Amino acid sequence: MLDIKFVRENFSTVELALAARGAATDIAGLKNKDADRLALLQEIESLRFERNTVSDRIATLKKAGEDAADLMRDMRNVSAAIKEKDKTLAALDTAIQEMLLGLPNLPHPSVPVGNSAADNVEIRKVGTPPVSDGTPKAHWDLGEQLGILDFERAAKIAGARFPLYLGAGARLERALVNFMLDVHTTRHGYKEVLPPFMVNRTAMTATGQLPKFEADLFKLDGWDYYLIPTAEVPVTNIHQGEILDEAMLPIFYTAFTPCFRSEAGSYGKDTRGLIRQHQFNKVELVKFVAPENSYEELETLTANAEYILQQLNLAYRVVTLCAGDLGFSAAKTYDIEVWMPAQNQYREISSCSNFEDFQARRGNIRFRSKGKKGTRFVHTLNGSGLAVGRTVAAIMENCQLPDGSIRIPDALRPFMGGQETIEK
RNA sequence: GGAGAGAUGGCCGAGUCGGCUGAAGGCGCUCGCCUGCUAAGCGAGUAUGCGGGUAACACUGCAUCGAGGGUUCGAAUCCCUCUCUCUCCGCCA
Repeated sequence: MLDIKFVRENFSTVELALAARGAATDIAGLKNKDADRLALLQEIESLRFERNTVSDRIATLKKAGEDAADLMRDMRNVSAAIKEKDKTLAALDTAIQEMLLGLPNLPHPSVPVGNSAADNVEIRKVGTPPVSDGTPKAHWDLGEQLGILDFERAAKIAGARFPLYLGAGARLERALVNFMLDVHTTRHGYKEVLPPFMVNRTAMTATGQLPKFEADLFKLDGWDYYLIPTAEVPVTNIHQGEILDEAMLPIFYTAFTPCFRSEAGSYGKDTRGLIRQHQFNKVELVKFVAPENSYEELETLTANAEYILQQLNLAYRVVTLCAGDLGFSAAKTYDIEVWMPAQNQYREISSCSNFEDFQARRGNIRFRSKGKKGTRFVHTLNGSGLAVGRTVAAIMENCQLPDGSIRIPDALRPFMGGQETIEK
């Protein structure tokens, strides 16, 4: 959420920044409502002042045994007026709040201009894609042949876009989860957390999924529970409504969770394989930091995610999302894209973002510095470290051998009981 | 699922018959004093949000005692609804 005060004082800056994202917004309408609200608020406050003052006098008079009937009658009218105006104020408040909740974050100045993924800027390429003599097989074909993925039976159990891992496939997924969590906790200094997989509306609103993107979420019928689309939601909300001590910052969390996405509107895209599922596993990295450091922290968070790919020996590149491709809540995002041989292209496997104070304001996550008055909003960041299903897919395609078996990356073998290949 | 109890500031904990209670008292914390170590003692300060005001302070208005609504000139205190927590019973991985 944007700071209404900032919008008020930097109207044209905000308008331009939002336009850069291609967001259609009624900033002028917001500005008018805000002005109306402030005027009305001041009116109401002076009425309240009068009532408070006179009520005190009534108390004094009554104690002295004097008559206060006139004052009481006057105040009855004042109270009625306050009540009436309060209704208008509440309506304005709601309208303004709704408008603010619907506005996306402002892109950081370093974010490239552009309208779509085509305008994203590649900033580095790491590793070399494997050279194969034949045509590399897609992971879904490999998975089927090896008997470690079974999308047909998954569809029978649930429906399209659900995975069913079997045998070494299931173990590979689990090994990756353990590997990633171990690296992030022991090498990168994150604290492991295991949060709820369902969250309420307030939590979803804090991180920005709601109110705008309800259609992307699975909701439990009859409950105020949504299945999480990413661990970002429960983990960022750990400190919702809290005032942290600056000495506690930065806070790094890593969490493994399944993620649930409706993928509404993505019909026909990635219909085969593990790339786009209603349910997938992900190890997430989340940071709460002081505003001064958040962009440095974005770099290290991204590096932390990249490290996993380096250890697995998978070729990847990092791109900076352009303003038009930025997610709703993000001020700046790096996507890490892994090389997928069968598709002959890089595919997103991690998205690392700095939200600045956008989520913190929605979730009311603040911190206090010693010696300084007042509080400030923290900056929140998160990134996948990594999407596990997509990592399995990448390993299968990049580490396939001519006979259709898969060579398990060295770093993963300790987590697979020493197993070196997955064969039929 | 059934029965009961509770929700106050960073924490603990008072709030009587509604009226200087933004909130006693204690702890913690900060600053100062004192004390030749540590400890103790003394004094002052110590919530958040939104406005006004200031060069910046100062100062000042309104709101907030789980949330929302009601009664009243006036509500932490009375009434209603909801949420959450705890205890007991039942059930259960």
